[in-house]
Amino acid sequence: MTLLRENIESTLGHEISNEAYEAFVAISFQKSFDKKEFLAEAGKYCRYQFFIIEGACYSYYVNEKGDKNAIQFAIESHWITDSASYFADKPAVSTIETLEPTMALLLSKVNFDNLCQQYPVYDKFFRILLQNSLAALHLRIAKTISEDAEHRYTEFSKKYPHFTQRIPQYLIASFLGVKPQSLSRIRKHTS
Amino acid sequence: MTLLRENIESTLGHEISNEAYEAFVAISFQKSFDKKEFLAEAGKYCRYQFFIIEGACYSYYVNEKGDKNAIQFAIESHWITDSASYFADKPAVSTIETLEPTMALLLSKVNFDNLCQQYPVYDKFFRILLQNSLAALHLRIAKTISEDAEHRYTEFSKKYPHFTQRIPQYLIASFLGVKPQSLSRIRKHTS
DNA sequence: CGTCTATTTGAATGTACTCAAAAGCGGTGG
DNA sequence: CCACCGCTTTTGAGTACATTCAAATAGACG
Repeated sequence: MTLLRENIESTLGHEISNEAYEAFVAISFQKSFDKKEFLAEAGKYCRYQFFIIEGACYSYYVNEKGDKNAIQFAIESHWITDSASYFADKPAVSTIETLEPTMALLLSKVNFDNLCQQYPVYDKFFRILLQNSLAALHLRIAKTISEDAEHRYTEFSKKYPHFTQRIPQYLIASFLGVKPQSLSRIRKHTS
Repeated sequence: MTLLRENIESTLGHEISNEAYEAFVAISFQKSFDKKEFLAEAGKYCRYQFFIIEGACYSYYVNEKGDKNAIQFAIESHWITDSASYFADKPAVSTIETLEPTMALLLSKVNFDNLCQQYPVYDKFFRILLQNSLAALHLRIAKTISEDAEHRYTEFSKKYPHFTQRIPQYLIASFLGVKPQSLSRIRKHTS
């Protein structure tokens, strides 16, 4: 499980003690999921934060019309959860579904709280994760608003080449805020 | 300054001790700004987190084309900062500008860190603020992507009637991801 | 009152959408 | 191994919504 340690240390920008690392491992556990399984479901409580060890998943919102809107993708070494549910102990607003058979590390809220209390370095770590998400979302909003679909796609595929390969095109379309037909035309036009 | 205390307690969902509250007041300070002053500027370091006591301001990103894109509005009892800069000690990516003469409470990063260390309740408080922002942005992304401009405007003005009154229409347009002309037509059509 | 900025209106254009259907791809069972 | 089925992607044609460019009003401020 060196993947987790690498993730923590590169996020923090420095190494962590073996003790702190072992404490994390001790209170989290692995679980494997089939393709198309749910890690979280809108309306239900999302009890865990997930660190993807292998595989891929995505979170989405369903609106009144029934459209699924992709919010986030997560592959190896990414964290994902429904933060509204996990942190605030309310029903989830998003659904998280695997795209492939997936192995994840699960961290419950109680264990998360204990961990942060015992090792303040994790307070910092998870705050950085939150801040990074926030900053990324700010940028994404700005670009969704101000750039056209072609620009957004070009930037997306440059920034996340591995996503472009593994994730169905209609989900990338949804993430970018266009219809699958439109993304197909954009790709034809671009290449 | 009971406004701050109300904000903290309603965010936390419970009261805080006088001691904790006084500690906050002791390490923060008030500052007044004219209309059109900057609280933060893209490229410069944003040293403070701002709690708006009176007035209004907004944050925006400027893209390569020079377009300003409104990201967030803040009036009385709202918090605002460039989180990428403030938390991660990097140059700001957004600019924060007052829309009116504004009085704000300023909290520096060092004092913030000390405060959280001494009173863990503030760790929780600021984490909740971050989580709320994150959840709101997720929803905003989903709606920007899936709803048409009229729907977005109707929802915005229902959710933030006070914003609709105090904030110039072209900034609301920018926030919603449409041009001012389009918002004008939407309003005519809606009313 | 005059100037500057914000808002509204008009007409033409364009980007992305809808509806519809065909082609491509992957997996399953005969 | 091939045929079939379901799902994804592509393509076509017509449409709708928001944009652009341009100009006229309306408001705010000194």
